[in-house]
Amino acid sequence: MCAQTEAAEAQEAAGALALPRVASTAAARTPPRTGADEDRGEPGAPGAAPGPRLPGPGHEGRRRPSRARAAPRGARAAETAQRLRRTRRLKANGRERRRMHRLNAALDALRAALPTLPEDARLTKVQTLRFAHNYIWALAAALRLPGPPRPPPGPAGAPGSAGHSPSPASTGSGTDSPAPPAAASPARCARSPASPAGAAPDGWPPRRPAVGGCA
DNA sequence: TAGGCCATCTGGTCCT
DNA sequence: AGGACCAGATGGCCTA
Repeated sequence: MCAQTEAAEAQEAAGALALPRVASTAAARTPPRTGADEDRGEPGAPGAAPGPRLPGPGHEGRRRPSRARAAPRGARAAETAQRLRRTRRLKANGRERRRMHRLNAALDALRAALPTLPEDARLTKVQTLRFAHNYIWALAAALRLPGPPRPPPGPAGAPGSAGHSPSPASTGSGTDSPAPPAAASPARCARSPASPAGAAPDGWPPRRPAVGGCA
């Protein structure tokens, strides 16, 4: 309503930087929007723009410069500034997109580390975060638990434990699932990942899951 | 059809 | 100045 009107209206003509739509998990089902970065209007060379021609420094002879049509320098400057803003915006859009993709990749890695009962169940973003929170809490509680049946904190025993490094550097290529954890005892909690042990209606903070029964 | 989820765009702010 | 981060807005897809 607000920002888009202005930006969309005036600036759409000057699109550039055709950013390749990155194939993300869900990007497939999101068709290319006819949004701002989709219009390829500007051919790059400002001078070659097929748009409205500015009255050049023509061969008008001695004709009196028509005051009405003469493109004021200010207009040109404004146009240039607008184009600059536009390209900056597009670049920022690309960065933002990449940033969100990285975020989603990290979220996917987190999903892979969480046990879910229907093996292929896909948690939503917020579910993933909440469940991870509960899962970590449950694992920590299990470690504190006295008694023999404590699961060994082996390399693959607990998610995130030495088995694989979080390695934030592994963003681009996305060496996906870093060896999902063997279902440790708290994995039972995965029964209802979607309903993390009593999350508040608002969802945060979730109540502490009961250690043994995890809800 | 309403509601949930998601990707993307956008402008603002902070940091380097 | 430019990049990262953030939050709001918007629109598409999917499911009950």
